[in-house]
Amino acid sequence: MAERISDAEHAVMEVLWNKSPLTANAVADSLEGHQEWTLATVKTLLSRLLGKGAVAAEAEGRRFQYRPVIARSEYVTGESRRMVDRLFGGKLSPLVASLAAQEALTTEDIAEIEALLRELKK
Amino acid sequence: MAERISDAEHAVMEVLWNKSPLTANAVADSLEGHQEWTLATVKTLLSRLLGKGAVAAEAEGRRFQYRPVIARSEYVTGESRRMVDRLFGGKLSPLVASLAAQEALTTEDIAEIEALLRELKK
DNA sequence: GTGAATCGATTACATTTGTAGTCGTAAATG
DNA sequence: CATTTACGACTACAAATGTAATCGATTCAC
Repeated sequence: MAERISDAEHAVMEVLWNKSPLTANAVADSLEGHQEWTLATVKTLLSRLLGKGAVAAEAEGRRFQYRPVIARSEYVTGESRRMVDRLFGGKLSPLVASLAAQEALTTEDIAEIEALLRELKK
Repeated sequence: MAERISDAEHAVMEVLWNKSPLTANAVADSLEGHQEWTLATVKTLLSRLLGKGAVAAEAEGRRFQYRPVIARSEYVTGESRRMVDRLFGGKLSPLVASLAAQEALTTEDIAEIEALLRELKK
């Protein structure tokens, strides 16, 4: 289980997380502007996601309505865990430090995170 | 440039970031216990990293001494940036929230991050 | 109802990745 | 010096990935 979702597949998942169920066509349409893929490509990606058990399809007449099986939060959690483990030995503070070093943190970000942490301490 | 470094290649980079320059053999030895790769595999990975410009090799007699060209901080920055962009729309606070939700944050982590943020505000 | 449009399924194919074996040569060893 | 050994270079090959075309069946529009 938990087959890895590739980058291209992930883009499709984002569409379905945003709104579902959708037909292959609707998915392709929703991708317009972000990814320039032909309908054929989108269909391939949906098939692969089906094979990986990341989406499910229910027949509606002759076509399918696709919906995500795994939750976005689940995916995101797994991926971020993986990355933090790989790059920062599982510790979050070096990540924060790294992003801070590249000035990726606005004053607002800092405030938000502080608020979050205050909540956590309760 | 900035060719993507694969997972397996990354493991080799970690060795070189830890200590360099090293011969292919020394790299393979350093991997013992973490990754069970044959020497041949390590050599392949080093070649690919050479091709990608991620490491450089200087001949020492008939063999090579490999050293990283890109800094670990640079790599880590790029990767974390990529991930935060992809998964959290570039914002760090949702990442913190996500990790917090899976209880990946110890009290100590929280304290460390708070200290970091205090520093940043100055 | 017959041709056109539309589906999912199947097939295609280059590139990247994981994992390694082989080969020609140079160096070390006896 | 002859032989074993140790290198890097080249080759191998399956799986995953990115990107798509084609095909057989069905349904929709005339």
